[in-house]
Amino acid sequence: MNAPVFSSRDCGTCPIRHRAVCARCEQEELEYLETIKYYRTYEAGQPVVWAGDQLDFVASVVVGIASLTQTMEDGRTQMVGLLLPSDFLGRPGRAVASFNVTAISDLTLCCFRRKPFEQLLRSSPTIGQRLLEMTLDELDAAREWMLVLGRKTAREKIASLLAIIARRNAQLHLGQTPEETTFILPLTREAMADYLGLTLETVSRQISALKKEGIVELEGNRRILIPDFGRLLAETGDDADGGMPA
Amino acid sequence: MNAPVFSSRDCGTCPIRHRAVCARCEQEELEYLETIKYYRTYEAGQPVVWAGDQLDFVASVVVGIASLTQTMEDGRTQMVGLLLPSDFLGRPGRAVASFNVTAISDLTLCCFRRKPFEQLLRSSPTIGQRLLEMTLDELDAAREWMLVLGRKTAREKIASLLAIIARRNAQLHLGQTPEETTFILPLTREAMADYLGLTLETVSRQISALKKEGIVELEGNRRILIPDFGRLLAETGDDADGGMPA
DNA sequence: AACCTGCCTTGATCCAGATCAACTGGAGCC
DNA sequence: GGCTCCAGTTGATCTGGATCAAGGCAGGTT
Repeated sequence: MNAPVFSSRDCGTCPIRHRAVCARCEQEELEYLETIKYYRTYEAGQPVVWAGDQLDFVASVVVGIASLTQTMEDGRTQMVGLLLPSDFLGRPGRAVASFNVTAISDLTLCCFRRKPFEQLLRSSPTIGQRLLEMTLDELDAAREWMLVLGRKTAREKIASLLAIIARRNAQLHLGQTPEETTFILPLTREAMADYLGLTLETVSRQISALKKEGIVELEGNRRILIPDFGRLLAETGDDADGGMPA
Repeated sequence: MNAPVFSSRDCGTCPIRHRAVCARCEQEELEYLETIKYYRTYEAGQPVVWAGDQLDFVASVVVGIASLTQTMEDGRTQMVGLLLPSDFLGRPGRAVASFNVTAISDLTLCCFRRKPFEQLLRSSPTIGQRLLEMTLDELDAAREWMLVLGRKTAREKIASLLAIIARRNAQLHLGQTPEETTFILPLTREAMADYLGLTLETVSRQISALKKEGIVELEGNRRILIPDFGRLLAETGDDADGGMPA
């Protein structure tokens, strides 16, 4: 179930369409979705929307990475979510953004105008269900992250972040063995610090330490190679199998 | 909208029923819900379910308080959610619990057997929509809590927790002025520490400090009086209005 | 070339909160 | 009364990560 029943050539990995349903109804919904859909692109660093501002669409990430952040008046900021391709952005039923959304890399969104999307949601249970499932996944992920923020040491935090990114990456480019993985860190040291509740200096020091111990290797300071994924996992503090989707 | 359309006398504050919909369909759904619903009670301290175990029902809290927690092998634990009356427990679409659920006070749940509940969800968009909305609220709350865990000082954490509990309490027992509030702390110092990512000693010290400064008053060590809610809010680090539902 | 500017690293010092430890005070119980 | 639990408080000390400060290095501009 939930396999893409039709080709989704021009909507990238848009999850809204990945569902199994009566072919006729689906065709109708699909055609309707087509009429309310459009694309937006953002350059790296550009804000998508600020907390408290009107957000007149919901969207799914097609390419690129975006961050959800909160900031206190004195400038302390916490990243509360990382949106990778296929992740959903926005909140049906609320027209105002709860968090700052920023394009971390160049970003393409597949957007749906809010009103008609909500209309469709009201008439079709399948889309709502898919959305519910995705939201529940995100909630679980947020809660797992609360353990990272509240109870893990700096080293465990870094290891956890690397493990998550490596895993999400492996899902996209299948075929990498879980043993040896390589990827490009999509985040600056500062962004990592904001995600982990640390300072950028601590992030830098901990990465250096992991490098010195051979748990990670890096060329430049963005390209990461993990020679033995198990050894990295051992540093996260999680028990052997531990889930933790980003 | 979302007002209870019919009396919900014997289901407490069960949110599943609070929705507006065609009266006839609603009646049918309601009758169906009746047939799959039952109650469970737990004593304070009793586990409801452990992470990884089978959970064959979804439920909503009728009376009492429950906690969602995660634990690392070495015993570090983080509370990732607090379930108060009307909150929803369980995950349609997944039969295995992601977190430990424990009754903090004596607890009554209104349960629905999983299979038929999921069946209903598939046929009726309204229940699914209500559930989606609740899940999105929980997700927002979890993300707001990430800021507390990642970036706030011990004092700000305590103040934030007290503010949340006071607010949730005021929602239930309407009529208390926001200025002066009084309530009974439902959590031990240790539970508060687990929620806030602190040690119980630090929690105790910070509460003592707030008491010494007259920001809170306490009789015994559970009953709390907040003489000036604004002064408490000023200690949370949030900007004046700041949301933050529990 | 020389000079930014943005991102990162490394060192020295400091301090908020953890840790270890002793003690208080109320509730239940013989 | 004396006892044993808890749950909470308070004190003394330690330490992981924050803070402050000084470079390093790659890419872009003039």
